[in-house]
Amino acid sequence: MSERPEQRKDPVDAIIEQWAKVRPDLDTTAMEVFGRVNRLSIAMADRVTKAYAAFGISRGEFDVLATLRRSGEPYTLSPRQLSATLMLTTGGMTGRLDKLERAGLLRRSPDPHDRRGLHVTLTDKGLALVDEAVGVGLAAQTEALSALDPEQAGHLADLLRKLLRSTEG
Amino acid sequence: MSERPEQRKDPVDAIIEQWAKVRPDLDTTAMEVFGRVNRLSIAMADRVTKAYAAFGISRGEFDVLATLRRSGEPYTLSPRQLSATLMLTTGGMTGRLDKLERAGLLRRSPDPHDRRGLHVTLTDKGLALVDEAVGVGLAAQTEALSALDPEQAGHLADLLRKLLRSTEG
DNA sequence: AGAAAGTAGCTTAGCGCTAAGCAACTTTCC
DNA sequence: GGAAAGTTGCTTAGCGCTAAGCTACTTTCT
Repeated sequence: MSERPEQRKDPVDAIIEQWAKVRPDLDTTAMEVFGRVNRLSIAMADRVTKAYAAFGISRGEFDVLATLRRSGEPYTLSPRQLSATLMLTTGGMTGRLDKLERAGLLRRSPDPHDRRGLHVTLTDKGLALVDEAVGVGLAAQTEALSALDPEQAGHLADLLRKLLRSTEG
Repeated sequence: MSERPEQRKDPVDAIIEQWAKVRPDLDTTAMEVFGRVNRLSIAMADRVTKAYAAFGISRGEFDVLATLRRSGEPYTLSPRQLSATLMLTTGGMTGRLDKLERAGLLRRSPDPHDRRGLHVTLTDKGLALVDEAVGVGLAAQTEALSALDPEQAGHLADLLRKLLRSTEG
């Protein structure tokens, strides 16, 4: 058994103890991991949302701009590519694009080769905004991660990768 | 430096590499953790949702039943207590209670001491359902966690607890 | 080559959540 | 002791996402 120093309890521990009282037969080990993964995901979503709100955009809208930015010059993708990358239905994408286009952060133009198709391109304003926002969002996450020292953080990332690869694959 | 065996890449690694190409100045370390936390949370929500769907309830509805179950006899709480525990607005709770009451899984009754108040109580049918569903949901999570050996899982749980305590606190 | 079936692409209707609103009790201050 | 301010408790309106629907292109079969 590796050393596992006693830590103070967290809300997940409390839930697990309650289950132990009323259903001592249950094996709640998996909750130790996935209960915390869920709560962390929610808590961080909240923080990052606030970071982007300073730029007048939502988390989902940031994701659209970031995907275009990451794709490199000329910062152009189709709505199809965007919704596939963000694991979103095309309907959800339409709404986001509407709002971002109204804000002048991106531009829709017809695809010259496919009369059905569309091009979505970052405007200069959109490029400038996403380049600044990505730094602020990362800073919020980096600050939260500083609760762990670099070695622990690296170890955590590796364990999560292993779990994720088996879960998504 | 502790040993960190090379692992095959995952989608988060791909995103990080893309950022490195177009914005090499960014420190994306925190994404290694929180990107995966997010994706794991989504992937598992999906699986667990499917597990509960077999019982005709959603994840959120299960949470209501489970909270009542965990509270022990007589399986009664107020809507207020439920929404506080589940970090939900009372509005969201109203809808869930409506549906669960229609399905005969719980019952609303007036609080005898407070004419504003309400009691929410698990029915026999609700108790039986949640007792079965909790096992199935846990099994889905346990199966996913089996990608790690018990020592790794314990270590992961500890790291997550530490991170969560600093994030939520 | 022409037509019919299939596929890809995008905008419009239902659902679930948060935010405002309304009712009942409690407390505090004079 | 009474009234006003505050608190607690719950149902009704806006927002964002997924699921159905419609249009345009493509492919395949005769």
